[in-house]
Amino acid sequence: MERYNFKKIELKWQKFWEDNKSFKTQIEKNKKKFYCLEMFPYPSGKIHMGHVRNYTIGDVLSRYKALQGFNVLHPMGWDSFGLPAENAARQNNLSPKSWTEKNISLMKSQLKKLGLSIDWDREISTCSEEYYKHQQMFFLELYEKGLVYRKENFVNWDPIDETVLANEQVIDGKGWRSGAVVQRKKLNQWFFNISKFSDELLNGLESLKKWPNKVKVMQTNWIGKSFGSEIDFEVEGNLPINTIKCFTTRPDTLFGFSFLALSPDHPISKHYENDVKFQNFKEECSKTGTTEESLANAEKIGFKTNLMAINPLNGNKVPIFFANFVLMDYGFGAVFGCPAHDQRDFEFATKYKLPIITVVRPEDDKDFNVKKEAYTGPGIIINSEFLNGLTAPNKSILKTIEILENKKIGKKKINFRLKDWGVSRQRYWGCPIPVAYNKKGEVIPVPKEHLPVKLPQNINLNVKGNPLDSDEKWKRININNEDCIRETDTLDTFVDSSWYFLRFCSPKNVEYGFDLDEINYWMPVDQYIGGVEHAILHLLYSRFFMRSIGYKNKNFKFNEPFDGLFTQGMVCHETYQDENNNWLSPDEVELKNDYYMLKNKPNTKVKVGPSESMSKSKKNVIDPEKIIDNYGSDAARFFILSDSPPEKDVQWSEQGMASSFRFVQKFWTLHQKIKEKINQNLEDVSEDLEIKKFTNQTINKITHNLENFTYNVIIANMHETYNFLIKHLENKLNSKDLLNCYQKILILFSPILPHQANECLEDLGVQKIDEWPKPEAKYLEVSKVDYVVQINGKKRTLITADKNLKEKDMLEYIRNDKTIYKYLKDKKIKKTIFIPNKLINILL
RNA sequence: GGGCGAAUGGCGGAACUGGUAGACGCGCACGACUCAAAAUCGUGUUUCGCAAGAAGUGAGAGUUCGAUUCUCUCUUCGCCCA
Repeated sequence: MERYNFKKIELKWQKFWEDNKSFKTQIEKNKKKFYCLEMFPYPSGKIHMGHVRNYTIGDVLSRYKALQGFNVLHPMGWDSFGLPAENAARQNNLSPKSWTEKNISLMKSQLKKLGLSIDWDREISTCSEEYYKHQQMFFLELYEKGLVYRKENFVNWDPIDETVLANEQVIDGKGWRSGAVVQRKKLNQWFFNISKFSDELLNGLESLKKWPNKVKVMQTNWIGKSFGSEIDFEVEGNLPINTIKCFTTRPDTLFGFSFLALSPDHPISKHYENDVKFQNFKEECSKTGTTEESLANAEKIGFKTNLMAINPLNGNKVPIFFANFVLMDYGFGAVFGCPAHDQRDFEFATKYKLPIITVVRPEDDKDFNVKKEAYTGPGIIINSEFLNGLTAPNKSILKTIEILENKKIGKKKINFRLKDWGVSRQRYWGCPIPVAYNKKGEVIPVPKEHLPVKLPQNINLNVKGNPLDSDEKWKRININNEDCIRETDTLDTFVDSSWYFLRFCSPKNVEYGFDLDEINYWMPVDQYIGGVEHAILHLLYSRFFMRSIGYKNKNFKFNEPFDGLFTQGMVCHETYQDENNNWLSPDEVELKNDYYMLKNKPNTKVKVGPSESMSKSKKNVIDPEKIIDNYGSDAARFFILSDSPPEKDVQWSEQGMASSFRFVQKFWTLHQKIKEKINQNLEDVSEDLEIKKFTNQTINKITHNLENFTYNVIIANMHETYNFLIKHLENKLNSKDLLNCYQKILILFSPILPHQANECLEDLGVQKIDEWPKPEAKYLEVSKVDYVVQINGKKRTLITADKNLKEKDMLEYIRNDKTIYKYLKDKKIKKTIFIPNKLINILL
């Protein structure tokens, strides 16, 4: 018998799908649609195992939905702007464009080898002029609607990459890519007014029933809605300042007020511009970075002013400081310090020897006094005159706000952590921002008919900072007979991915980014699949972008882009190091007598580290292309789904891969045997109830597991099916029943093993798979049931008996059972618990 | 420090609304084929015990006739936020 030639057969089907445009989709109004989208890849060079997992999961779902009769949109594109292209181009003396295009063509061929059911006619690439032209149009529309603005702002500045970093690109106070200590720098930046939608973005989460809860929790925290009060503090001192405005979530601790802390960038700081000591202090602060995390971890330092703030409730005067832990863009850049009940304030007060007044005590501790750390728990208000005795925090906060409002020195206030989205990037390889500035420095939008603002092609990348800024020729532009200078910043690449799912609905539309009829049919995305690392930003930005397009636009009715979300886990592999702690790739080591050894130095042991997410830096990567070449894409798909539930991390294992390959091989052998049986044409044999029951149960199981994303269990179901069939073939079989059931089984297998299932079906004379099998109720019924028999709650035996047996008959049955008899003799039955068709528990 | 989640054989993991714990796979052991090996196929495999049987889902309690599943406390790990 010939072995399964996966190379030939997989190529054959891939060619068939391509030639026949099997996955080309268009609007069919009489059919229910299903939009299945996986997060599109960055074209970094070649695909990695994470892509294989992501796209296999999506492909299984797409193929299943298509067989269920849905009109499936399953597109693919490229998130192709971004810094790596610029860096690679610099290193290899290429243009970012040609580097990117080369990568795309390689990765596309690799994805095709996976046998994905993608409509490649809809392929898009964000770095193409046809794509970013529309993005520039959106930018101008948002500008007209007042959702885009320009302001000078402090940014996280990466001194090595010479670029601005988003907060999330700063890790431990360092640039995520360069590792340089991040600085604070003031720059003119473009902002999207995402905070305008804070409440909507928060409330919208409730409607997302098919999103993982943890992602919704993360977004909720990120938006960070907090309730509190703003307070105007009167100021005494030698400066012309009357009041300072603060936001606090704990106005009820006002009697614990012992200092007021201002951001070093607070407007008041301008009075200290000539103070050398203050300037030194500010310099020191700028080293801290701007993330909340770095601020929290940094040592608290302050600069004491000679101003005093007056506590509006008791008239006490407290010193005013500038402090490094106060951010200008949260609240009003001013914090009222209550050291007894805020750990940060506590640290600050301890350092500068400020009073620590306890104003909340735990309910059960009457003599409570804050000593070593701040108390932030609930309790009773003390030492606070007219607030004493109130329950903190809920009642006391409301009461305090009421008092402040009556005195007109403060009011109720909702505050959000979510800040506006800074989209300016000082880079070449991104979408140009379509504006310019005239000689007066005014913003002049590029007229829409001049779009796209194209990136210049031959550009010198070997300059510090943004290459566009050095291109004097490109920068100059004349708009309405006025000489202008172009904006040289480009857009954050998160903008590119904030609307690409709309573009897939109308990838070729030249007039506009999408066509309304088409998005009305396809949107929202029914199932979005990708890594959890995008749980906050990409998803939040996309949700914002939908709202901003729909803002003041009655024709656009979508708020939420993604109806269902699935976040898959990572692909992991053991890590290896040699004696000098150099990382080794799995190719360089081999297993010998339970030890990993170096391949080229056979007697050198290798240090085996924990399994971690595959990464180039630790060299623990497996190249998907090699796997596909060695085992075929069906086997690769089978394995990547087999070992763990898709939402959890999966361990790559060579043995597991080999086992999946074996499955494909032995299934082919099984297929030959089945075909032989079918060709025997035994129809006079009685009806094969056993295979019909098994097949129908399997239809139920696999369908259920597809719906629940428990794809690893489907792999187990497929093994079970194989095990059943190989045993069952030993019987004399009814050919008709066998053929019928086996065809259904092949369809069940086809989302996971598309090449092999199609090949086997074709071999049986089936031209086209048309429909997902439905279980027939009559074959799911059983006449006999296994009953569990328990004595005092302990399982003692199993009894196979008629279905729907009555308790009385069951007891009769049991008394005659050998195993149970010895427990029952001489004993009196106190009570029995009988669960029909399941179990009987006898209490003695 | 806060939030969310997880913990099941040597390993990855199954177990629908509380009702047979360990499906399926890996590994391992034994056997068949072979001069031999690889490949392939078969049998077995939670632990202890020759067996009958007993114990057993991170630890401890609770609810229940019955808990991997529900409640509480704790431990460890992961992720997110700080």
